[in-house]
Amino acid sequence: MTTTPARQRGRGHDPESVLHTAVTVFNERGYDGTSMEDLARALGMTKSAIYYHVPGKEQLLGRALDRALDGLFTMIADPMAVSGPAITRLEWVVRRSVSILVERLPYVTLLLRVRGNSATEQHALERRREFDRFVSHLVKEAAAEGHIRPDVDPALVTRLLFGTVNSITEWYQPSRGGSADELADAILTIAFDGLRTR
Amino acid sequence: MTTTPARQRGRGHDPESVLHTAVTVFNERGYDGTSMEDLARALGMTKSAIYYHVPGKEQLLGRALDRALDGLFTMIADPMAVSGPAITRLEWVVRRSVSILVERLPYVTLLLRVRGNSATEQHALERRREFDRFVSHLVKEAAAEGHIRPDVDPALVTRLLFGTVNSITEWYQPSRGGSADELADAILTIAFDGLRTR
DNA sequence: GTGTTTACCGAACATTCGGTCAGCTGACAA
DNA sequence: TTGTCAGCTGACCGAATGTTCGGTAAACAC
Repeated sequence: MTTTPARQRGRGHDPESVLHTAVTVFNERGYDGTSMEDLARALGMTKSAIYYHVPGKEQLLGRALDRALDGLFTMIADPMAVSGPAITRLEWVVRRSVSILVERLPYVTLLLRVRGNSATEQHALERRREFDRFVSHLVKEAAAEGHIRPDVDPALVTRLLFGTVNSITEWYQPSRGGSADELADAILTIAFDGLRTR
Repeated sequence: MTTTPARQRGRGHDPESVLHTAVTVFNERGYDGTSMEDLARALGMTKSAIYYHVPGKEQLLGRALDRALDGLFTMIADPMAVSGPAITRLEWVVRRSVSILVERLPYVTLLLRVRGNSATEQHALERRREFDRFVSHLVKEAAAEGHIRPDVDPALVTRLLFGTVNSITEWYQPSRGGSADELADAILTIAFDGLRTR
């Protein structure tokens, strides 16, 4: 019978592995700075072989961006994100965001660098803005409920808070550095309780 | 006599205005995503005319990156950055960094997106790492002097602190939003004293 | 007026780009 | 043994890339 291993034919390439390698190279050189030649070299195959597995460069980008965005939107649909005191929800969302960022690091990294150069990028940007609006609303609620200092504009707090979270993509390497939980602890400690000894 | 206005001949383009426009477009579309055609359109001249004013695309990038880096290195040579309690110097460096970031926004924005695709980019990356090392050292001193909470790794503090500062480039518009001083106040307040009401 | 310089244009350059396509190959089925 | 087909190759395409070059109109110097 020899049940087909379904993934072991040929040289072992499939749409998934092509996407994975592509995203890695996109993050190294930037999407626009990466040619299909570059991709082929990294994959150990020819340019044209790539087109057997995936429709083209831009779809590769689209799939990667969706993978990042789907994670974020699944998260903010969770009951933990929509009920309870705003400050609790906010802490939970920050913690989960760090997790998702670490779990899907290359995809989120790519997402954060998108500038809207194509329809694909613009669509991703629009979804990202929707996510930002959700978080921004959460911060405003936490401020209204008196759990966040009132002397800093909530919109600014949102930007700086998620600026901090997102900056993780600039340096984090899964091999070195702590776990996602340790990272989230550090960020929540600094952001909510401050750096200064008291 | 008609003393030459020295900058008003032709259509009024010079290396400086070309650089300024170029950096704006680079930030909109990304350096690799910007063609000389795009640049020419934004400048209201032809592609070839650009080469009368500047040697080429990569030198345009190099000059822009130097402008950002020179600002940062001039800053950390200041006496305020090299003597006194580390916590005071750190606060001063953060405040000045925000200023420089705002003053030279497009140049710093470009710098923060560089990935090392060419010798020009690699050189800029190396200078940036040198700046990071300076700040990192400052944070370690402040921790050793007991002015920063000891339960978070200083290297991590550095990254998150400057991740926050640098994230300003993602949204700041000089027209809207507060002044550099107000921004710096908000960042120092949040980072050192925390978001939470107490 | 004559000669020179400044600031530019249009066409062309070699190269690289993303993408296509006919055809080959080796594993497997019948 | 023949046929099928997934998985791939190499040659190639038109378009776009950064850059160069010959030419030129207007402003200036004398």
